[in-house]
Amino acid sequence: MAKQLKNLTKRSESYSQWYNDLVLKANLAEQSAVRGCMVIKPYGYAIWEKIQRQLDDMFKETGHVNAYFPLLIPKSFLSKEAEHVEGFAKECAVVTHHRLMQDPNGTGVVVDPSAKLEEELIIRPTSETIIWNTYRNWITSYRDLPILCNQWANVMRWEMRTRMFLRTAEFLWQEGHTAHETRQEAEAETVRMINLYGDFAEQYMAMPVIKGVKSATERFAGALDTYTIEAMMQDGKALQSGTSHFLGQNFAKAFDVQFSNRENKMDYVWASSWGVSTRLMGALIMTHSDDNGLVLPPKLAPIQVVIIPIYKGEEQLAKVSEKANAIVAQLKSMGISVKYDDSDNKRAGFKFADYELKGVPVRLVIGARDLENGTIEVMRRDTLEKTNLPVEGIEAHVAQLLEDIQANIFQKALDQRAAMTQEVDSYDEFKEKIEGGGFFLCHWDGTAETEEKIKNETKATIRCIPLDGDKTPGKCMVTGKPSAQRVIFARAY
RNA sequence: CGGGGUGUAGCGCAGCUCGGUUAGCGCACCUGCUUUGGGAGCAGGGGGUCCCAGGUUCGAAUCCUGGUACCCCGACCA
Repeated sequence: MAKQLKNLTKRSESYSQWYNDLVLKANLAEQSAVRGCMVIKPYGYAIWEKIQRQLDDMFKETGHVNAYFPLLIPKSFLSKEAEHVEGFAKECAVVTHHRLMQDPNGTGVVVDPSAKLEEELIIRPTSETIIWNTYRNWITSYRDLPILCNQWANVMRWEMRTRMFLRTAEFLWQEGHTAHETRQEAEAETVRMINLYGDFAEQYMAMPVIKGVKSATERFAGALDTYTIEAMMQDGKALQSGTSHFLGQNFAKAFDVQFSNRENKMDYVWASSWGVSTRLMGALIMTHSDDNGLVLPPKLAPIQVVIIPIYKGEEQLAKVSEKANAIVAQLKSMGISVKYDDSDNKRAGFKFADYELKGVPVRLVIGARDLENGTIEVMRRDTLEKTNLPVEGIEAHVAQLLEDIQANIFQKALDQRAAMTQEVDSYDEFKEKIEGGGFFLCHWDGTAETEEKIKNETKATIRCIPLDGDKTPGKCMVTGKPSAQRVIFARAY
């Protein structure tokens, strides 16, 4: 049947072509009619839903609640915070009219000039402004604080160049916006959330990340500090996978959000905001997958186990199905999501390849031969190893295997990152080695000028100043000036 | 917005240099038979304003002019 699926571009040929190919052929997403926008297909969305649900649970556990704010933001809101508008103005879609009319000179419709809006509306690139404009009405006393709100939404940033999941003009995300009584509390929230993202990335996505602080240049527009989790893709490039911002009192001041504090004095509210997006899907794909397709961590796989029957004729199928359905029932009762694919319009070999392409962690194959021998074939997606095991007690083995796969792909990614991470003290050596990709731990004098020079000369940026790890001071690899600690340089997506 | 490239069936492409039967191939799709432990085989079938507009010509997918769309490489970015 679909022989063309076999021709997935190899990772070694072109990493980005492999990625693109994989997204299309694994049925995750496709380009839409609107330039830079993406259609997320059902299988891709099922993975996003797993991510969403898990994160949402973690937000709820840490005391957050969901709410929803409007898609459209009055233009004037955006300009209230000077740095914020500067950061986003270049990439905003603007709504200028509210009505269409029949084209007087021909067929079709045109914008009705008489329906011009008094004030243009911006399609949200992020929601700080409209949310802080709303929070003003919600907060009068310290008793109203903290506010720990999150929203699941879409946002739009009119990017020049896009790549599916990694950078699209419209993307899905969650954005948390919190309001606090004190600076300490807001900062603690900012750190708490970057840690939550880090835990999610490592425990559920099986993707090791480095937590750190962004340099001033890379900071979110309007923030005092931006915390990030940085992951390394298989080609050695960095991917910023989640951010948490300490906003200080900037937005409270811009939107005049004051409250009576415990001493009955007026004070501005302290803020944080944090978000992860469908970019996590790109991260997931790029971290684990191989030349046979997607490799999904069991904790996020929409289908954890697939069972494929091998049979000749209806009679054999009935016997095989009886056994298979018993295993399905048992696995389901253990909370494992399992699909029994007895569709007869696809051949077994096609199914094998197709479920590998889709990243299903464990495949069970059962046929007439197995019924005779009391065996079943088990294949794990991460290593592609096949074993024949007694069908008796297979469920417990599968449950254990899912855990092993989750642990194994994390370890594999961790080893890969370690192999591509090095300390470099000479700028010449850096310039040479950056070509091969990877993370570079280097000393930096802390100035934007040096950062800029390195970026211009090597395309590498400071991914973050790591929170954990070596804090030994040294000398900047470019200028020789003092440096408090090593920072991570890399080329990034 | 700079530099390069491509528009021919649902997808991927050949044909164009040097104009000439009814525009072709692979995959996908439909029908039938045989198959089914790693992406099936055979036979038959359906599907095209050759990106758009204009020009040259007896004749244009092919040559000329203009437009347009998309892709890649930069600048921008979660």
